[in-house]
Amino acid sequence: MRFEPHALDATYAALADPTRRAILDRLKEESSRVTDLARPFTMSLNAVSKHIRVLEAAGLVEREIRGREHRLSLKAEKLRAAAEWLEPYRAFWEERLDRLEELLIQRRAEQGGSGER
Amino acid sequence: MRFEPHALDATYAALADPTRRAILDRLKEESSRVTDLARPFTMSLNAVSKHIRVLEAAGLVEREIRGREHRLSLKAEKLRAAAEWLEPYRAFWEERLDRLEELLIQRRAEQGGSGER
DNA sequence: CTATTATTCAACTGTAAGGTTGAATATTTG
DNA sequence: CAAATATTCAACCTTACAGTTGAATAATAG
Repeated sequence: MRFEPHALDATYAALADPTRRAILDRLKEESSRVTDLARPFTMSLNAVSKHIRVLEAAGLVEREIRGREHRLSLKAEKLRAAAEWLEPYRAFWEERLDRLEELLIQRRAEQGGSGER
Repeated sequence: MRFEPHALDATYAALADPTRRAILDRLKEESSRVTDLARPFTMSLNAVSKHIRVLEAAGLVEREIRGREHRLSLKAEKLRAAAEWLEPYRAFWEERLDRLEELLIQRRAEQGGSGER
């Protein structure tokens, strides 16, 4: 029995690289050509082209070829799935914040009601 | 100038593996020992131990050593950061859903008239 | 003390990831 | 058509990753 690789694998793996996150950040503002996406980076155009292919394979971007230019645009569904996977953990980190708040209230009480900062 | 690797790199990389996600899912329910975490998997205990170390290095779990047992528990702050990074994209995928709804409404309307296109 | 249990360490393997350079393929421009 | 532009393909390198097996360490139980 072999497992089909879960889509989340590819999504999170794609997000694990800062270059690719930066590309997504940019595509969130406007769809762009490969060259324009590559411009901010010090690495070669080829390297960026590879990053884009990773994003494409993960289904996070869409490519529209117009003559010699490839216009990339964001495709956010997979990001939604990634965010939804994290959702059940929210209670967990919010619980922590609640405890932190409790602690702060307790400290304020301990200060004995004189000045605050 | 060298860049410090962003914490999100480690977080998303850790989440990119189904075994590690399953471990987190379990730790979300209850903190557990290494052996118990390993039980559901077909891979060796050693392999699971390595996965746990990856999660630990990413700051997603915490280890408390009690005698020979290591008790692992979830540490969700980094997950919050991961979820927050995704947040600005929410508008994007919700916009898509809105468009989909528009399309559905439009189709329903068309069903009354004759064929288009 | 010895045996068992819980866990890691170390060494090795295969494969994929991120980067490079150089050439190839299309398309647009002069 | 020739030159410039946009992009990928191919080969290569280095490093990291997921997994294995076998031994080491440490704590508990009999």
